[in-house]
Parts: sequence; structure tokens; C-alpha cells
Amino acid sequence: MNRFYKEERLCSKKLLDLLFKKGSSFLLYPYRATFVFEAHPSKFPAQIVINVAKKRYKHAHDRNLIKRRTREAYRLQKHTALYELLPNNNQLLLLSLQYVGKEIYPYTFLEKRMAQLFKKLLVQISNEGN
RNA sequence: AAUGCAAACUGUUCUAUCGCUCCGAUGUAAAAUUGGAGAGGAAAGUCCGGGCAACGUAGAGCAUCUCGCUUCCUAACGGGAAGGGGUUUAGGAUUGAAAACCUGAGCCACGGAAAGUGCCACAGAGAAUAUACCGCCACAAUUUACGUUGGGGUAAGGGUGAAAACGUGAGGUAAGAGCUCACGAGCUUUGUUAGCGAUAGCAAGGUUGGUAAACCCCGGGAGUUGAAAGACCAAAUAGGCUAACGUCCCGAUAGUUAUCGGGAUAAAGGGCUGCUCGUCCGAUGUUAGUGGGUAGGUCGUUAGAGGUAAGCGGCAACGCUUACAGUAGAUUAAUGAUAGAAGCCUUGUUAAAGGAUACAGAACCCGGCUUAUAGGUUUGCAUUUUUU
Repeated sequence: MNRFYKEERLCSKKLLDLLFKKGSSFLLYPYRATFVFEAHPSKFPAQIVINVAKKRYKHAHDRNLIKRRTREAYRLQKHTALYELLPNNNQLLLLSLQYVGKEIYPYTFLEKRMAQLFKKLLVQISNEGN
């Protein structure tokens, strides 16, 4: 099922600091993805945080809309496109998605981009492993 | 009826699939299942006022900030209601035409300029102890005369300006001037009548540029901070303190390792040297308890100066009484995504086609103010057209 639990969200301040200090990142418009592996006990292989800059979108309802569409795209694809393809090394993937797009895109566009983002993320992970 | 403006109210609904947050039930617990609840009129700006909390606080004054017609409402307010005054405007009535008068609507940061200081651009002769450019007036000198010159008087007339020392008329005068008088306008003091009061009417006296959103004066108010407030629980690691054991030192007794007492817990001690300095080595431990405190968590935190309805009181803001319902609570932050249908708007005879769905997202809670707002409804005003 395509549930989205609290444990799949990145809330800890320590882990967030770690992610933004040590994580490696890449750009796939309209997202900037930052990720790092950390040995941390968890039921799920990944934790994610979605970020929309207040500087870029001043109105709260705009930020809400982007975050909701992004979260929906992540939720519906994470199992088939990410969880099953991750290397099974008992490490937690910390992932941050920063929205850097200049306009608000419809859901279908974001859905396609999310699929591309997962592919690129897996390639980057395998390169780092080597 | 249409259009425009202003104000008030409203500001989409249903179904399917996949999800999110909180609460209840089943479940040892987790997982899972199931039931229920889940953004706004402004949640916004954070501009005022409170509640609440911590800290501070004898009282008074100064400084700073802020408010400013009256009465009332309110927990309080810079908010609201009712009124007073001013000002702009429309209509009515009056009139030769206006003003005064009556009615309606809009606006007002509406204490003091008669406590003091300052400022009043440009233009203009002069902008505040007034001023003499043109003009007017008498006098003196000169000239046959017209006139010219001189030092004076004069603010009625011209001209400038946002504003020229209150306006009109008469007297007065060389010409003039509130210089005097009558009528009128504004301000102000006193008395009196009406009103709780701001004020209004009348009488008498005084007075006559504006500016306080210039300084200032007068009166009222304000302790500071702000839920990242504050209260509590508290892992691991490191360090602090206490106790016991251990270790070391000193003393006493027995007499060569034991006992007792005191002290230290990093010094004593040892090496390099004969000594001093310097430097190096070495032990600095174990167990238990304990206060602070970090990550993290709980409370604060949603039943409230609350909402709806009816009755009563009040012109109204609002108050009182009774009844009813139970109504978001996240914390990297839920309230969503996709599809379909209905509703809305436009075109069209219909069938149908196309389009739009605003402003905007709770963060401790209330009362206001301000700003944004597609479409719809209601009310008021203005304009145009049609009918009677």
C-alpha cells in the first residue's frame, strides 16, 4: 500500500544538520535533491523532508500547494521506484527535496519529474558506492 | 429595467479511488481494523487594546512615547454608539438676485495661536513693533502758467498674492484712517436661561492674519519582555559534588608487617645530575549515590470577556435572563491528489459547445482596526431608457 508514515519523514534536528553538512546533492529541475546515508535504526529505508523557500514563494497557500503535490508524487512512486531498488545495507537514506522552480507546475508534470529524479538518485548512489 | 459607486451578507456541492493529522473502540503492545472530527471572513498585515506568564516594583518626580469636542458602551482600546461643533455639497423655501433659514448626504488629528519662540515660498512697494510702487492731499522751493523738485501726510482706490490688519454705510478730514457712530461677522471673558455635558439662546465687557501633521504649553495614559513566555520529566557521553573501598603520605602502638588515628586523591615519588632550575616518567582507580543540564518528551494548548436562538431593558453601541448544541489542534508542521457529475457564466430556438471558480492557509487565546477579494444576493445613492 502507498501509505506515508510519520517515520518516513525527517524531523530530527540532528539528522537534518547532518544531511545539510555532509550530504551530496544534484539538481533535477524543479527540484534540488540532497542525500546522505546514516546508520540509524528505522523501519523504513528512507526519510524525506520537502522544502519550499519562503523567499521564493511569499504566500503560505502557494507553498502548501507545492508541498502537497510533491508529497503526493513521492508517496505514489516511492515503493516501486525507490525502496525496492535501494542497496540493502541496513543504512537509512536521508533525502531532502528543495523546490527551486520559478512557477507552480501541475501535478502530472511533477509526477514525471519525480520518476526521473528517482532514477538519477539511484545512479548517484551506485557511483558513490564504487 | 440597465449601468456605475458604496455598504452588508454569502463566498460551491456530491460520488469514486488512493492518502494525511487528532480523538474514541477492538487489540498485552506494535501492526491492523472500525467509527467520528478536521482552516477563514479576513486564518493576512502585526497597527492598537486586553487575558495569561516570567521578571521587576515603598512613594513621588524628571525624561521618553502616546492619546486629545461631549456623554455613554466595553475587560480594555487609538474601537464602537448617540450627540455637539466646523466644513463641503444637493434640494426646498424666500428674493429682482443672493445671504441668513429648513431638510438630506459626505468629510474632520475637533485641547490651546488671548503664555512664549519661530516660520509665512514665488510674486509684490510692503508678510506682522506693518508697508508708500502707482494714486490722493496740503506745505515749501522753482516756474508767467501747465508742471517739476523736495521733505512730509495718507491704506479709501489700482496692482501682487493662499493671505494685505474684520465687512457695509454714514460722520469726519487737506486727503484719509475703528478715528467716531450704526448695523453685521469671527474670537473671547463674565452673568443668566436650557441641557448630565460638549454646546446653544440672550445681555454686558474686551478683542480682530495664518500656522501647533513647527518648537512648545495644558490635561489623560503607559513597568519590561512575549508561547522561542513559562512549568515539569529526562537517555547516552563528558565533566561537578558526596560516601565507601583502593592508593599514597605522616604519627602512635606492637616490632618489620599488622592495628589504630589524622591527612591527601594529585601531590608525594623516581629518572636525566653532586645540588638548584628545567624537563621526562609514573599513579590519578573502582563502586554507589546526587544536583545542574543537552538530545528528546509532557503540560501550557483550546469551554472561551465563546457561539446560536428567544424574551426583557436601552434611540443605539450594548446589557440581563433562559434555553440549546459541543465545534481544528499540527510542531520540518495534517486538513490533500486524481477522475467524473451537478451548480455558476457566455453563445445558442433546442441539442450542445466553450469558459470561469476570487482573496487567500490556523500556530496560546480573545476584542477591534486596516488591507485583499472572482461570482451571487440584498439595501441606499447617481445617471440613462421605457411605461403610466
